[in-house]
Amino acid sequence: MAKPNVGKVNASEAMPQERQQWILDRLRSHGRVIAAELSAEFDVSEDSIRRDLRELAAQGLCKRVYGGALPAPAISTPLKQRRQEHTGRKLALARKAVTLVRQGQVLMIDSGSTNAAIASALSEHFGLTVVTNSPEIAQILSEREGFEILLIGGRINARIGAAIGAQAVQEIQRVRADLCFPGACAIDADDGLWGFDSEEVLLKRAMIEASGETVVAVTHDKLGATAMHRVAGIDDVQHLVVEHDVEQAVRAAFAAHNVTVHRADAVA
Amino acid sequence: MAKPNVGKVNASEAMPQERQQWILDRLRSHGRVIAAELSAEFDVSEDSIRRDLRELAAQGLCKRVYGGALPAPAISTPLKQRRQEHTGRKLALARKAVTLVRQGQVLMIDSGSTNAAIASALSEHFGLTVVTNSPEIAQILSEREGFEILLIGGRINARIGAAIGAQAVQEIQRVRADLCFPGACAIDADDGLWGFDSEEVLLKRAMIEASGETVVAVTHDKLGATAMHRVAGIDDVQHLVVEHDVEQAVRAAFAAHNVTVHRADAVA
DNA sequence: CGTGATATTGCATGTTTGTGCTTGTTGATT
DNA sequence: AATCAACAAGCACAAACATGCAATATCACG
Repeated sequence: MAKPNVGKVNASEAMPQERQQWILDRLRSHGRVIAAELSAEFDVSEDSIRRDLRELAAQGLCKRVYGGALPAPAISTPLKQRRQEHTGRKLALARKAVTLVRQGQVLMIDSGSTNAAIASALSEHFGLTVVTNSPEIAQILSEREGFEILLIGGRINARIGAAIGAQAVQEIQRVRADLCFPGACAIDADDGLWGFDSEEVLLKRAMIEASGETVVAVTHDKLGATAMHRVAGIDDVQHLVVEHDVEQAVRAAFAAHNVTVHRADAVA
Repeated sequence: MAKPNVGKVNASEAMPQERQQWILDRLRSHGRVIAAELSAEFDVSEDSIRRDLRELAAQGLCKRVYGGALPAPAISTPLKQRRQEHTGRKLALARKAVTLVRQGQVLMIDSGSTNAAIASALSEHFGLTVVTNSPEIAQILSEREGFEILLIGGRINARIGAAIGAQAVQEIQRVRADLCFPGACAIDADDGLWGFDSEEVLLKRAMIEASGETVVAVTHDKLGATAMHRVAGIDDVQHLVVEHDVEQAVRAAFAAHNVTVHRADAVA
């Protein structure tokens, strides 16, 4: 039987609780679930899916809508919640970015709000290892389960809110990662990746060099711009994740440099 | 239980204890177990498997579901609970603790909710340097101005939510601090300071050894108790900060060991 | 060597849980 | 208003389950 669901454990024979966990996970990474899709994915009737959604909704873990469900509406802890609450566009960007992640990979995640959104959207069931210099990202992931976290230490730069500098670079050079998510201050199809701070740039470069592939996820304001310090050439970037409304010409320019361009979904 | 004939561990002829260990391993590696599969694998009836799962679940080592079992859900809200407790008694404790801090000092702050409260209560105007293994504390301080932060990296322990282990210990040994705030699981006037986790204890010890003076701030439930692993003797503790309603006899016991005892103010 | 206590297992028993199906009902869309 | 998809509630069936019981094995101790 041809299995359409790639990269996932045999979802077709999962127990109800496990199924519900998967649904919650999909809710986190995709922002919504559709009953019919889940039904096909798990190979159970839509009734069972609806029962699952009903239970989850009863526990306040999701919000049922006609056709499926949405993530539970966040209500409490204004201060802390605001930090994890990312705007629609950034959230869509993150959700597209996490589709590049495969099971069991080691991820190198730089600091920055976009990357914090990506970390929040990561699936718990992939057995991921995350190497990060950002206390914020480390904290986000350590409050969830299923992540192996390696925190990069060193002097915390006040503006960036993460460890940069010699010690952090050294620690990064001691590890290997599959995928790298360097925060980008600016990226240009011809001139590559740029940063504002000289030490920050050294760290990003170390991250990229310690990783197999590099994924750059940026909001539109960083496209086609440059900054003061160069991080890497465009050849070092394999994937670019952009917002849905980025012009075709811009996407083509990156594609011409062998960068796979991924467009996020339009925001609701 | 001494079992004479334990030559080769064959799945088909395993004692219940062995079998349960096997099940736990599979749970860890596969993320789930199915009763029918285990039954076939060990060549016992599903009833026996169910009995095993029942016992394991009773010990909190797994979560039974219809058809098999899933890994035990780690206690999901230790951090969120503790974060809310920043009000009231813990806040008063923290306010008293920070009165021991002098301008320009280097502080070594361990992870833990009490220490997070202490970090929150630190003055911005003292030109302090804070060394911490806690992403949470690093983040609290990096969102404010006037702090020099040195983040201790390493593998993040999920239960503690901070870096412990060899790498963290090594990094700590490379710095010197004036004041150390080790998180305490238990403290006793005669037996000293105690922790729950062996690796955690090594880190606390390294912190204390790297610091001039040690301040232990504890809520009343940790006084006069001991835990599994010893961190340090009471001689290594110079200051103890306790809540306002701790009995005179307890305070005197610590004072007799040359520990300066500080009482927090009564909560409003 | 025998015997009773304990432990473990498989089986038979009713019970519970999950599932798909059917029947109406509600909701969204034209 | 009309139409169809999604939904809730109830039903029936099968699989998984708890419980009690008997058979067997193991071990301690007389």
